[in-house]
Amino acid sequence: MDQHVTQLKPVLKKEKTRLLLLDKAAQMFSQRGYQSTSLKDIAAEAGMKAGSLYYHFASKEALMIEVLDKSMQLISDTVGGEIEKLDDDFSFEEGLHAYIFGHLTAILKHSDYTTTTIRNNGQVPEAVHKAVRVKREHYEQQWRKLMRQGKEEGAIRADLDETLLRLMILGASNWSSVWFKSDGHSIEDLAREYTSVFLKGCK
Amino acid sequence: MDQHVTQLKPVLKKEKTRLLLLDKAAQMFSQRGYQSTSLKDIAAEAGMKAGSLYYHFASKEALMIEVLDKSMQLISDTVGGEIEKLDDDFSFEEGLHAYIFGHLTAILKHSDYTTTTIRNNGQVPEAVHKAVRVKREHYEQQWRKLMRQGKEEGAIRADLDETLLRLMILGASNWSSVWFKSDGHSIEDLAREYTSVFLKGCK
DNA sequence: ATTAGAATCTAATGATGATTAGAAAAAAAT
DNA sequence: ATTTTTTTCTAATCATCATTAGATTCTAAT
Repeated sequence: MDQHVTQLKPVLKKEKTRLLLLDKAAQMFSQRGYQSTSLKDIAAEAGMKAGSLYYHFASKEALMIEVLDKSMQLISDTVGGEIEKLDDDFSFEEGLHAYIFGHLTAILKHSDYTTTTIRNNGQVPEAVHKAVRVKREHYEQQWRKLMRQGKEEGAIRADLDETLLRLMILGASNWSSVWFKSDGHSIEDLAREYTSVFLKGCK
Repeated sequence: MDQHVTQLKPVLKKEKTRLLLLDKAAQMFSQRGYQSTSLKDIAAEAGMKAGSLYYHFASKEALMIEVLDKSMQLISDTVGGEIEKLDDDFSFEEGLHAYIFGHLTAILKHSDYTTTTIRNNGQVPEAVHKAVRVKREHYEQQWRKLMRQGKEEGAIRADLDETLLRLMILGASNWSSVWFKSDGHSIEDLAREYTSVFLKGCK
């Protein structure tokens, strides 16, 4: 009823541990996978005991769902942010670069979260999949739109399957989370090279 | 000492169950991941009890090692087979198509094995990784050679990082195991499109 | 200081799972 | 038919783990 002023600080504190737990969970899920990660491990990383997790999350499954959900949100937001920087009437070339740069940025900057998404595709309870599907499909839809634009502009040749092209680009991008080391290429470099290869090939 | 004639049949029978177990293990590892798959599950699929597995394999880890080893062998052999079909002095273009076609064929035809490799990157005991590294590195070396050829022929432009290109191609190819349905594109189609995009871009 | 609520801990429960030793059954050899 | 060898099963061990209930500590407001 009257939780206006009173709850300001406590809520903040609670939210902080939630976030910490979420981060640690993402980190461990991405490194070892869903099943190999125990709640004890996650709790320990956050400086607490396994049982205490249940004050913040209803179950291991619920924890995973939040990690995956946040992961999709991060990717979606990052790409969205790049698109907004463009003119309203951006070309396919510009759009493609923005999408690739945004996707790579999200994948590589928040790799704990995003790698969790990529790695744990099959090893997660059905309920988890279901819970994340909407966001995933929405993001896919954005990419489809970009491909349609490319086709209409003639930037993608007519006989090239745009679904295939999209999956190639996403595959190449996602794979970067497997090998990327922050001491090598910059994300900007990566995005530029990827975009140019997909636009013009390796020649 | 004298096991010439006598062991012919028994060895064959034993080998058969070993292979069956290996297949079932690959299937389940690829679908649910290493940790989520119990020996009980694998044994049940092969019509036996968990304990009996130990007559054929020393441990769950050993089983996984064999699956991953076979997976790398399959990919390596399939690509090797495609290369042998070419003239000795094949061009980069021809080589690239053969590599991509071979890789995709292996990935998609033996997806139980190969998906296991791709999916379980992080979630497997260190010992397993170590055991498979040699074969993996050897295969990578083949790809590196092809890229070098491309550079020398001038088929890959000088300012394009050949490591990056290789990783893009492998990423795009590996990702196909996530979405490929045998009722859509043929593997031949896929390989042709992939090759053409990497050579000439989407335009 | 006292107290209500928030946050964490302890200790138990019930499952599941890899692994093993020895019994049993199946197949092959004598 | 009997013995050997191969293969599978049974039953137990030991470990780990998600989850829970109740006790405990911590925090912040009175």
